[in-house]
Amino acid sequence: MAQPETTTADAPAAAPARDTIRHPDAASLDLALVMRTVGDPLRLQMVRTLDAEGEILCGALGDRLGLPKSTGSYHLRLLREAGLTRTRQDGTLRYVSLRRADLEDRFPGLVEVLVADGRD
Amino acid sequence: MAQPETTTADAPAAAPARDTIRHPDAASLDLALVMRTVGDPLRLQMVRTLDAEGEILCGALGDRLGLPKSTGSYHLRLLREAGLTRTRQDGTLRYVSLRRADLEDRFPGLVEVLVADGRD
DNA sequence: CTCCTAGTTCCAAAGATTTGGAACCTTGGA
DNA sequence: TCCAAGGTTCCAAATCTTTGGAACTAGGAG
Repeated sequence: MAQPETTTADAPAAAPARDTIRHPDAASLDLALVMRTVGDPLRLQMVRTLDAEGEILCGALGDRLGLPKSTGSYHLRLLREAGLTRTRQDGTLRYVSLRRADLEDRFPGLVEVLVADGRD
Repeated sequence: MAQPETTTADAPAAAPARDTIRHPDAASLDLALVMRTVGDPLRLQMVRTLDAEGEILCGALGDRLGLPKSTGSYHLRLLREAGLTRTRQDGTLRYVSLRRADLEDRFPGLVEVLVADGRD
């Protein structure tokens, strides 16, 4: 009963990918988890900012909400682990963006619901 | 700037409505709260059952999921308070149903998202 | 090599949710 | 009147989440 060696969503088989940022793949996204994750006003705001601005520097998102670094990093991790965002590393920087296409594919209409409200 | 005397969601002005079941009105529904509320697998399942079956006896919903009475009642209360369901009293019985029209009005597309997944 | 910056992880305290038994309330019948 | 059924509320234990300071890591510049 050790680690399985499937490529389910975790644990790549051959190439352990040293310090690659982990993202669940689109097919394995869980609706309840996604809902729970955006069901926090802070994170919902993050999603909306990402929708409005596109890819943005990780730190900028936390700064804009006045969060300490570690708190921003924590929420961004939850968003990433739920599959809502993608984080890309570029040198010493990290950029986040909404996984719009994957979300649309898996839960059609969801992003529009998240982002439409408040646009009145 | 006190409470306006509209039917905001709480504290009716004149008639305190003795033991009426309280429901937030459609306009005051909060997306983050709605999301947080359905972001629990049990409650998501309840919403889906309500979608599929229409109005149903409160107890039946909990029974079907094997929950003790108090636990079922608790989750049903959260769903009601978030504005997802309506509870109607009929004699000694209570029936729950999805607030489909209100939800569609306030968050168009949301119910479809909740209910579509799993239908594959 | 060393420093700076952007970010993460660690950790413990604080807070919020969830669970289920027990007591309680209400209505409709017998 | 008294009882049973359907539900709610109370409450405390268990669990999960959130917060933020501090320590740490990796790259790039000088």
